[in-house]
Amino acid sequence: MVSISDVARDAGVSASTVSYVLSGKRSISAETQRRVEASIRRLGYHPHAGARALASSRTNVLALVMPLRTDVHMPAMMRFVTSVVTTARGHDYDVLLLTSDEGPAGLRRVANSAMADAFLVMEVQSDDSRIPVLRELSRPSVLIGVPDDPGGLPCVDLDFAAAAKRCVAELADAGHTDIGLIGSPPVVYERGTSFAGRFLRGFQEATSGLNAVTRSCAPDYEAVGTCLDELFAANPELTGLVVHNEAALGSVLAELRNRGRRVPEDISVVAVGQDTAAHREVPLTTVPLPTEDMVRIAVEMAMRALQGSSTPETRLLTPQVNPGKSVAPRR
Amino acid sequence: MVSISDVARDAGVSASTVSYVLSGKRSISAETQRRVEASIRRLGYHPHAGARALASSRTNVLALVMPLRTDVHMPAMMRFVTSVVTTARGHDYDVLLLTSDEGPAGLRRVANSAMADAFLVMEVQSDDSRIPVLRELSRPSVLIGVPDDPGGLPCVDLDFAAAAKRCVAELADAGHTDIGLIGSPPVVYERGTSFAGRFLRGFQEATSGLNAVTRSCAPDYEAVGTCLDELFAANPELTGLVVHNEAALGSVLAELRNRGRRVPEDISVVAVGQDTAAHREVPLTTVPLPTEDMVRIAVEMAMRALQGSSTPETRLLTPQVNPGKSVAPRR
DNA sequence: GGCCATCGTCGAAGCGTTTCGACAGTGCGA
DNA sequence: TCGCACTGTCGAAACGCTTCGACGATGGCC
Repeated sequence: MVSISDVARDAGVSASTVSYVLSGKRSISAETQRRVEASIRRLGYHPHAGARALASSRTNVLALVMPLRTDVHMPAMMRFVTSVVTTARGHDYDVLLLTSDEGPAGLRRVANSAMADAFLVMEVQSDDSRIPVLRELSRPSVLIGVPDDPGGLPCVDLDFAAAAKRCVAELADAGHTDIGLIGSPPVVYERGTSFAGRFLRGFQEATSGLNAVTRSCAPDYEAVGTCLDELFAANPELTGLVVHNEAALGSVLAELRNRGRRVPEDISVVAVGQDTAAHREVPLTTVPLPTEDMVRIAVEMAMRALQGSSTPETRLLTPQVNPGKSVAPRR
Repeated sequence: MVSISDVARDAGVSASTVSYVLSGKRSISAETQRRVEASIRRLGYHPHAGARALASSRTNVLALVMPLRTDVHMPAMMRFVTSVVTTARGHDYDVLLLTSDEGPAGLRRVANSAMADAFLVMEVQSDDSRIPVLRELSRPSVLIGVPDDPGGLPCVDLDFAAAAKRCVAELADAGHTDIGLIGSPPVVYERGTSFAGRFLRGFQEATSGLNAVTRSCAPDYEAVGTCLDELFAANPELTGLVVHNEAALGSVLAELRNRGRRVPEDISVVAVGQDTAAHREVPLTTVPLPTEDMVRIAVEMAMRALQGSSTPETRLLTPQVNPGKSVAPRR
């Protein structure tokens, strides 16, 4: 293994000089800088992460905490994970992946053994048991999702209430007055995943002058069928549908077709989340989850917290509409 | 931060004794052991990972390398990732997540800066550009997937040729002689992802006495429809279908239904991969991808390689059939 | 009863960095 | 011309752990 002193010897300087070239924390003459950098490249030097962590108490590692439950939508999850990795790399950070099934002890272990500088927590629930643990850790953490009580921890999320309003507006603007919501699976509401509730409340507010009907819905085919039947039974005049359930979306569209309801001729649809099947017959009008933005902001928050300068804040991103062809004027 | 010398002082022993208690590399009296462990618990001591890595040149970190491409099936991917994390924890290892988009430099960086002890590589392609890099690294790596030339690197994968034969056998045993294959998307074959080719060859061998027809198929709704139409056009007598395309599976079933073909009355279906929608009308007969087993074996291979004692081998797991109700005897 | 192994513990060296204080050399203003 | 503030570099001291050799104490064996 090639060490900093190998580089120093090769470049004819001291080890500390090499260190300063690398960190830029002291001024270095252009000539020395050039020589050192040449040596580094020639020898293929990479600083020993452990030694660096020991001396500087910085690991340049971000710990990413995955959800407690596995009933979340995997593709959405995966988008977050990869996005975190690439974003972190942009800040010269690597990512350590933790699952929540080691519990509080796992967080404490990683924090106290100095394996990571900060924590990013995904799929935060309304009353998330990880929050008290995170707060007592000696390292900063950022929540992706908003709990009932952030307790001084910074949060990022889509403004789901506003997202619901955007969805409804999209339909209302096209003249629809009878609007249904296919929401998250019952289990998601039960465990109190905050975004589901926030979306629902936003939907209810936005539809106050309209004829709205809402249903929670499991992602499986059968449940989707029942759910649609119930919606249309509750309001046979339904011409607008908001789907806030990425996992069920495919089945919803298939079942609408099965029931002879064409999109958008018979029923207009707005979905929340990425439209994964890019080449549907009808491109969907969606309010996408701004994964990249959320992650970018979360990582930046973590970086700022690590520089000491940060007041924890809750940032709710303004939803955007991705226009498709699945909303038509009411006939 | 509480260090080993704090523990030592608290327990009235030397730091090295604490270290030996932790590692078990020298014998320790029961009494000392007890006292040290009590101190560790009381002080909440966690060894500093960096210091440990520096002194022992062991990080207890496994680097998990994610695919170059993002067109792989996300839920399957995610199963691997979470499985790797929990399995690694069982060996007292943590997981550092790398994407391949940093390229060879990323692998070298992590290896040379001693951030991880070994590499696990997912979604290995037939001619994977990462293989030469991995081979020249000073740390062991294990491939999940089998390239054309493993070049001395250990590999784990499902025996996809055998899996294809099991699928065909499942249908043939029920009397079906006209069998279709819905394979991976064209792009997967083009880039030479080895499992797709191996499955296809296995399918062709297994159907040598039968009337077989095969189609590659993109996962979107439209492509699935066309694909089905082509299959039935090629052989109107088709009564058996093998689906080796997790992403398309949902659409395939929906489109069969749309076309009035009932499963299994009109057409028997065997799928490769997890049946994610647990409560389908008809539980599917599947040959699941043994994610857990593959990961377990891969991690064990890595552990063995780290202990120095290992001859690289390619392990192909024998496929199992998960019986459902989607295969019926031919009428 | 003396000798040799073995057991349990300790002190010290070393792992590869960062960072702090020191210190020559340079250039500037007074 | 002297003094001072920089600039660029260096040496040494940490950082917290593992591991090696050493060493007193025990116990078994002849």
